[in-house]
Amino acid sequence: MIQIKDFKNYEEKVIETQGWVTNRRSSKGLEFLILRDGSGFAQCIVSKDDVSDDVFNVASKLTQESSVKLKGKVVKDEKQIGGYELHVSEIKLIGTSVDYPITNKEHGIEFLMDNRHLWLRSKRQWAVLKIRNRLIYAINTFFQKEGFVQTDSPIFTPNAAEGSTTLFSSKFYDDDAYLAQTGQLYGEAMAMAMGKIYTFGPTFRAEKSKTRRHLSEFWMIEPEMAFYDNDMNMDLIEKFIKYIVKDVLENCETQLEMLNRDITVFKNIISEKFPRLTYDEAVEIIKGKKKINGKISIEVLENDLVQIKKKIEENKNEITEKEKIIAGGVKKGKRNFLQNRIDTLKNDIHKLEIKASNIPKWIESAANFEYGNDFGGSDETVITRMFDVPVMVYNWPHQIKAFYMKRDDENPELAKGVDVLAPEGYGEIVGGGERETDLNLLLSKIEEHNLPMKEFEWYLDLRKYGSVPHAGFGLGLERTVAWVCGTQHIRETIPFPRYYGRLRP
RNA sequence: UCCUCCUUAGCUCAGUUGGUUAGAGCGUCGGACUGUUAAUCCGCAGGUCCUAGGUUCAAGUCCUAGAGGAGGAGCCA
Repeated sequence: MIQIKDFKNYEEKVIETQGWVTNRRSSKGLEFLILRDGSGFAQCIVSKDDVSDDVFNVASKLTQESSVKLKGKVVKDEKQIGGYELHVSEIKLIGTSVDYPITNKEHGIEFLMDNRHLWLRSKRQWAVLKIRNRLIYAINTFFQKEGFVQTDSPIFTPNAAEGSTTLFSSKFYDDDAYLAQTGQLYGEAMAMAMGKIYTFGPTFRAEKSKTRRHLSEFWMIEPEMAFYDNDMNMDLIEKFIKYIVKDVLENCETQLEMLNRDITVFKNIISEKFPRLTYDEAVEIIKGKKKINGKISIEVLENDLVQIKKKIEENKNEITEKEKIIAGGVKKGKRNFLQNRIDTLKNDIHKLEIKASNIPKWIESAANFEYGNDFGGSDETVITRMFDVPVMVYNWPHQIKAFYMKRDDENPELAKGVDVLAPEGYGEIVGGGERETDLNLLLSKIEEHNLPMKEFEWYLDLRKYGSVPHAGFGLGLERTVAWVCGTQHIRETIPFPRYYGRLRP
């Protein structure tokens, strides 16, 4: 049995393959079946001249998502997505499929999410999940090559590691327990045992967030390195991100093409050095006081707004023009074509209008940004708009960072944390930093954050018995997949997303 | 938790100032066509206009409440 991805090795050979029919087109003596088998997609042609009447009848009755076993000859055809098609000689129906709900027309997001278990079969989702898989592979390969030990942290935890965010509560026999929001503290313990470690597991945040960047359940990679300071940490982050992006570019060309991802944006990421901004510098950029490549952030946004408004006008004009043509009376095929174009334009206008209405708010919030605050989504967008590679922001006011973040020796108001902001508004993909080693400072921080001291006794032991400088970070897998794939929403990047309002399927 | 918008056929959506029998495309089903790429063309079927209440001679359309959804803010990876 040959998989579609291996067709290239069987040119002009007769082979057997099996899969699902995602679409069927027909003309008088020809049936075009699009077969998928998880390894790829391929067009299979059944010609009346080549097969018995029985086989042709089976082919002409095949419905979307019926499963079949096919025998046929592999033929090269440049027009096809995989470069090859199958000239079928025999068909065996394995399983029928009646009234498959997801058609080849556009669907709304709610309907698709309700049918997520079937939506996963479609091309776009296949491409995204393949890239997710490759990213996971690249992440593991990178850390293994760098000599890291993979050691996982527990999911049931007795306390909040970072205090502020909301946790999912649970029961652990008779004890109250929470689902982990990070494995960070356990990671530190494991780094003291193994040197350099990384965890890779699910994390849970009960934030009632309804944005394209949030999930309630997501996967995080958290490396932790003994004897690392924050500069070494940032070097590692940059090397790491470059490695995984390069790996996906080299191995997922077909998938990126299917997603219409503009891969030129990734070329810089591999070659260019990521800008490293202190929090102070980032604030100056947000407030429009610091020029980047001779440009002021607020002016760039104002210019964006002008461009967007211009684009909206252009789209509106095109719609009016096309509607006139339709009203004038045209053939059905032409009308459908024009109508589709109008629908696309209307959709674009809708998205552009949302953006246009957001930009003035961003400008206002950027201009009024108060030093000492954490960045909001809009502030991140303002910063990343100025660069075409991920941006690192470090040396944050210590008040807005977690209790375990190390204070800067030269300026105790600052904590040695680092956030990495992805380009194109995909937000913070990495958060990390150097960890506090001063036991007394940790004790006062834990009190300050109103955290239960009893639950942190084991953690404080790490500072009592051979404490060393150490650092680490966390990478959000889904945000990274979303950025690499260029998906509109993070919920497409995980097979069965869990977010506020979505528990099934 | 707050703000804005949405809910009409299996799906995606039109539906004018409140006015006759509720509209299209896609999908399904039937038919035509021997190279289609969301194929195309012809035809049939398909409706609790989200729910409850109200205003009115008359409500898909207006008002009130509720439910569900989308986007954004906050919070964060």
